[in-house]
Amino acid sequence: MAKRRKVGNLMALAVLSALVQQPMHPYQMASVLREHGKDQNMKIKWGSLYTVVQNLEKHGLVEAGESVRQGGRPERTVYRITDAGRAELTDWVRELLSTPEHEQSRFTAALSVLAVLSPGEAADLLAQRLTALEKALAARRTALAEAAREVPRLFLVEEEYELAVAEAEIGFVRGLLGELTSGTFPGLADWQVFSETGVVPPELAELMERGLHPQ
Amino acid sequence: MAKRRKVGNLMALAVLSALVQQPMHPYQMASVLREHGKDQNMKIKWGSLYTVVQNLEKHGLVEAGESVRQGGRPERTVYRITDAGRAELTDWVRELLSTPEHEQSRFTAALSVLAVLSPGEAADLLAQRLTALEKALAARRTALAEAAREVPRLFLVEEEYELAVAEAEIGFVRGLLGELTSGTFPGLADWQVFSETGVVPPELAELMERGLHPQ
DNA sequence: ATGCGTATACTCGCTCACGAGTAGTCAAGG
DNA sequence: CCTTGACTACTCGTGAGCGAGTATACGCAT
Repeated sequence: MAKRRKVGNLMALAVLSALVQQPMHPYQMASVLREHGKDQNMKIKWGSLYTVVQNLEKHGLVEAGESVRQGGRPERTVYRITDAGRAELTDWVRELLSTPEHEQSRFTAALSVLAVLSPGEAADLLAQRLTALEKALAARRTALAEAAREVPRLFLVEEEYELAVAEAEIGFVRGLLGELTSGTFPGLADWQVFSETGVVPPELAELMERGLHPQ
Repeated sequence: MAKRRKVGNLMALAVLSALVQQPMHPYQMASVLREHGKDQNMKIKWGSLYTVVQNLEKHGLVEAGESVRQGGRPERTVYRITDAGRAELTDWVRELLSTPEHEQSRFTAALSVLAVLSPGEAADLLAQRLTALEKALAARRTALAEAAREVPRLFLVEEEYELAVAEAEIGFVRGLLGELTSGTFPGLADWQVFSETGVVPPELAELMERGLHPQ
């Protein structure tokens, strides 16, 4: 049911999880998250960080402790998590973990308008993607193996998950690309004709009239 | 390098691709998209739709034609795509297709704070997710098979992709769940102790001091 | 005729995310 | 001892995104 969270931004989750370990000021949260490699997946957005912390405070999920001034630096407010914050954190994780939700990826969007390109060009671009994906996967795999020598698995599962998904994407792209280059993709000829001449094959034209209606 | 698009919202891509077929007014775009099953993946947000169309117009990617009034209904402005719009569409698809980009999923976020739960509870929740995922996958598979009897593959690749990714997620969750329930997950005992008593095992405590720093 | 539900076709105003800017501090180099 | 560049620590304005509301029209039953 995905109940509306008081603070919906996923960065709030990261902030809460950082504050569970120890009280901190916002800038330190950023460093801690960065050290955990969270910035790999989720670029740290400064604007959001401070807004999120404020919102968390407004809803009583964190509270400001003493504000320390060290050196001539601007005063830093140290925040700590409240009981309500801890409750929100666990409840939120429970929800995120148990109930899958539909997320729209940019690649999905691209595939859904694939027909605007010619099959040849589509194949070229997919080939580019494939090599990029493979390179990235290899790099992340070695980085993970590296990290695994120090850090327990528990803190690396999210990366394992992402790698699993990345592998699936590679498999899909490779498959599709194979069909395109070998010519076994069904309807490839029609697609080719359409992209060259703009002529829609008759059985398709009929479909478009009444709207192609999956499901 | 993922150049900034004039109109960055992915809904703009859908709008452009709809207008390539024929000129329409915004509400009709929504119906067309819905008929294409685009709303399955991407809920139609009314607020965005009209803003996006306006922005597209502002940047010369679409242009308003005559505004038709039929019956006593509010006047509908019919938009058509411009040459610049067509160029933007293909260029955008090219980019989306060729260059993978890191997207942060909610499940990844959840996994990255998995440690706040006890292993037992994590296993329960993952089991819930697993059944939900399997049910959804089965439904989507039959829906796809159904659609495939009418609609050419070309217009279903995005759904195939999503199913492939969904399968990978299921595989991952099943694997992780298996390790948790069978007790073969490395460090499970430490995790259990920590979740019950809050005591961090010594070799881990040391890590947290200097920051666990993957890569 | 009249009421009611549903489809059409938007509009408005709030919230939230974020990038780019700012301003002080420190360390090192010339 | 002065400059330069990197780091610390935030602030603020902009603008995108969206949900909820609105208003009219049509069809169908009563």
